[in-house]
Amino acid sequence: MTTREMIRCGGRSARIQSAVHAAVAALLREGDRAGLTLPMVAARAGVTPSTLYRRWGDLPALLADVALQRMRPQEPPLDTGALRGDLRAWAEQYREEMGSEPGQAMIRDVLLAPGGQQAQPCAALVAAQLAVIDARARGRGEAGFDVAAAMDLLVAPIVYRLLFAEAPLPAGRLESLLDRLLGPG
Amino acid sequence: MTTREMIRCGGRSARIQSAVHAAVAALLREGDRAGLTLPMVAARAGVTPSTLYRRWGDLPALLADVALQRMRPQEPPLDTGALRGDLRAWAEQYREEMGSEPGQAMIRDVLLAPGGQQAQPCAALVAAQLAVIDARARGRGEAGFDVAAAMDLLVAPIVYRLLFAEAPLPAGRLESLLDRLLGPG
DNA sequence: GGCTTAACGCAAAGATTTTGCGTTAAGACA
DNA sequence: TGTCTTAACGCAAAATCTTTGCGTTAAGCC
Repeated sequence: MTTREMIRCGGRSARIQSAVHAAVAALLREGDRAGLTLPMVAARAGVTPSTLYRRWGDLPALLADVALQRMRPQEPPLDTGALRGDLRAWAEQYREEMGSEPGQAMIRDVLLAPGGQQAQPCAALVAAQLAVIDARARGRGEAGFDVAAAMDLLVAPIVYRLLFAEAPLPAGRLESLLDRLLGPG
Repeated sequence: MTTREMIRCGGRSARIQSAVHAAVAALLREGDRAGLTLPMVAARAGVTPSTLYRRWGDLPALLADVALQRMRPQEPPLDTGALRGDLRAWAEQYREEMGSEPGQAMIRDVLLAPGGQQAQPCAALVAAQLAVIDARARGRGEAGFDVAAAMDLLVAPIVYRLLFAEAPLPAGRLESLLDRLLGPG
């Protein structure tokens, strides 16, 4: 009788997954994104290419998986004592991280996944961080804010500029976006 | 002596370019983006694959080129008689066009170009349309608006949602973004 | 320990991408 | 119009990547 939950997630599979992730990270550090191929990753990880093709299907899909892992925040947003400061600090850090060379590559890799299906979880990570900031503000007795509005007014301009413009969002404009979201002051 | 301007842009080259563009458009209409390959395009266009590899370098680069062509607006923005109406009409149409299945594919293709180097011209097309609306408003004696601010407050949320969220920007939120850009009223 | 089977390795087959070389024709100039 | 130069193309071989079938390993469950 077939037992349920027949997806294997430990032992050899887990070992291979972390080896592959490490191999991708190492190869990306050494530059030459353009010439990166799936057989290269396989060789570096000590695995057959066919294994990677079967598990991830594609090089873009693999890169998107790795990128999403690396985008997962390690720490909760910095606590500056007040909502506006928290949001400003978070936005500046996010812009800086994503504006860096590896950061831009991560965003692009996430979007490149077949069907773009890693993009939604990527936005969810951001929204979760904003929700933490909002909850903390309300815990202080502050007014809080609408996370969806913040996605439109803060995150969207930052990311759009990274993807489509030559220069990242200037600090001054970030401040005026904060005004529009929270009201001046 | 080598003469300057040795880039050929007419005759056979132009003929091949339009044949290839037409072939890509036809194959995209017939679905199966995922299985689309460069040799397929070459066969449809009646050209050798090596020609395409030499001219475009890549399938993503070719798709990005085609997508950018198709994003070029055919008509100036609709004239509703007032700035706010012009902006609302343009934004709704843009959201609709880019939210459609082929529209989403076009945006993704533009971003997928090696180095993402087609994204900047893509944003420039949008900015040009907004500049037309602004100039027309000023010609009427209206106040006009800052195109860069409109990119941050209108275009960025629309595109960000298309790329990262499950649902496009709701009409109600678009109206509130217009409020934030032009002031309520 | 034994059973089931998901996941892997290997290698052959198939498809794509690259590359060298001869040929065609676009653009410049007389 | 004719000639010259050379960018761009076609062809085909070579290199590389991707898929697929099949035997083997080991994870998860009793």
